[in-house]
Amino acid sequence: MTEKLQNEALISRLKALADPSRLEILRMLKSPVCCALDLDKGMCACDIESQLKLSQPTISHHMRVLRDAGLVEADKIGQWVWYRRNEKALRETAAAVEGKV
Amino acid sequence: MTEKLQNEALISRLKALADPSRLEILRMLKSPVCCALDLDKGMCACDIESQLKLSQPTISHHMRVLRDAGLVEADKIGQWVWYRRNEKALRETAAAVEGKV
DNA sequence: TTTTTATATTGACAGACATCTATGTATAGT
DNA sequence: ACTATACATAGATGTCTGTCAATATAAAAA
Repeated sequence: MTEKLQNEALISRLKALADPSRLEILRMLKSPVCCALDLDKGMCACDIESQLKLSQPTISHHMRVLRDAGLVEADKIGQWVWYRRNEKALRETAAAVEGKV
Repeated sequence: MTEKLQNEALISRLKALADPSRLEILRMLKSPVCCALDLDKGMCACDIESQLKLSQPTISHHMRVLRDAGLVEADKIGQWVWYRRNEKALRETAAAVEGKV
C-alpha cells in the first residue's frame, strides 16, 4: 500500500514541502474554498491565487513543484486546472520521515 | 504526546530533512556504527564523518542544522560530541506531513 | 475574429544554501 | 608547555530557489 519511496523522490517531496507557501497551498487543498460547486475537483489555480499574496506566475511555479514531486495531482478542464492533494504520496512521505529515515 | 508543531518550527524541520546528506546522517543515527561500545550514546561527529564523503566543517554544519531544527540531540562528553535522533520530533514532523499539513 | 480569461513560460535578480579551505577553540595526552 | 585530536567558526564561492514583470499559449466568449 505505502510503497517504497526512492531516495531521490523522497528528497524532491521533502524539498517541495519545505516552503511556507507550498505548505499553505497543501493546507488550502485540504479544505478547498473554491468557485466550483463540486469540491471533489479540488481547487483551480485562480482560487489558490486569490488566497495568497503571491503573483500568478509564482503560484504556477509552486504548483509545478508540487506536481513534479507527486504531492498534488492536476486535471485540466476547459481553461481551468484543478488541483488536489495526493494523500497517498503524503502518507508515504510521512512514513519515510518517521520510520525509514 | 505529539504536540502541536509551530509552523516556523515545522518549516525548519522540513528544510533540515530536505537534503540528501542530512537524510543520510539521520539514517546512520538510526543504526549507529561507532567507535564507542555504548551505542546508546549515539554517534560522535567523527564517526559520521568517516562514513560520508564530506569535509569535517560540512558535517559540523549539517549537525548544527539538524540540532537547530530539533531533529537530533547532542551531548558533549570530553572532546566528543554524541549525536542521537530525536524520535519524538521526527514523529511530530511525520504527523504534520500526513495530517495537519 | 477579436477579446477576455486562465494558466504556463521566460528572463532577471536577490537571497539562501551546500561546500570547501583556513583558522580558532577546547580537551586530552606526552 | 607542547602536541594531537575533536569539533566549531569564518570567509569565499558556485549553485539553487523564490519571486516578479513581461510575454506566450490555450480556451472560451463576444
